[in-house]
Amino acid sequence: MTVRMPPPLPAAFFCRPTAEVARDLLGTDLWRRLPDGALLSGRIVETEAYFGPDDEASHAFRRTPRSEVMYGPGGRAYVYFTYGMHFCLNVVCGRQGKPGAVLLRALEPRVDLERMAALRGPAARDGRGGVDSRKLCSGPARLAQALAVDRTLNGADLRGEILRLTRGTSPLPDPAVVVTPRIGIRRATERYARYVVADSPFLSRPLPRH
DNA sequence: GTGACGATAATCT
DNA sequence: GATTATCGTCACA
Repeated sequence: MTVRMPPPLPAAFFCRPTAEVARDLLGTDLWRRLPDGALLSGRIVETEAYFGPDDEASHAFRRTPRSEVMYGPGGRAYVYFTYGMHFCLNVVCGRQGKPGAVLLRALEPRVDLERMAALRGPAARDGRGGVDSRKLCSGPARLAQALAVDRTLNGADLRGEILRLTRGTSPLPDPAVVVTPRIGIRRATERYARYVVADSPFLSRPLPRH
C-alpha cells in the first residue's frame, strides 16, 4: 500500500513564540519527498529553541545574510551548513521581523528506513549490514542527511510537497515532555530550551537517570 | 560503556 | 584568522 502525506499543520501553528512551537513540534511528523518521488517520514522526538537578539547562542543574535530567514515569517525551513560537512534543519517561527527558529535534533524514523540508511551510509548499519534505526535520525546532522536536506531547501515551505510537517500525535501531554539545557553549544548553555519526548529511544543523547 | 580527537569549509570579525 | 546549534572512529575500561 502507498503511504500518503496527511494535510500540513496550519500556518498559525508556526506564528507563535519560539518556545511554544518547539514544545508542540514534539509528536508531529516530518515528511520529505525526494526528487525521484520517494517519500520519507519520521516523528519528531527532540527539538531546541533558538531565539532572537537576546540569545547569544542563536544565529539571529546578529542579523546577517545567513540568519535572514530566521527574521522572516514562520513556517519556512532554515538550513545551515556547519563544521565543514554537516547540514542542520530548523523550523522558522514567529512573525515577520520577529526572529526565532527550532532546531530539529532527532526523529523516530517511520517511512522508508532502507532509503534513509542508503543516504546515511555505512555508519547507520549494524555489524551484519542491517539498518540500525537508532542511528538514522538521532542527531541534527544525522536527520538532515537521512532526509537529504541540504542548502537548496533553505527557505522552503514546511507546508509544501517537498517538505511538510503534519499533526502526528501532537500535542503531547505534559508528562510525556522533558525540558533540559541545550547541548552542543558553548554560549548561553544555562538556557532550558531543549524539548524531548521522555521515553523515546531515538534521542541524540539519552536523558540522565534520576 | 566512556572520552578524546580530527575532519573540513562557510560564515563572521 | 577564529569559530562552529556535529559526527564517526579509535583507544581504553
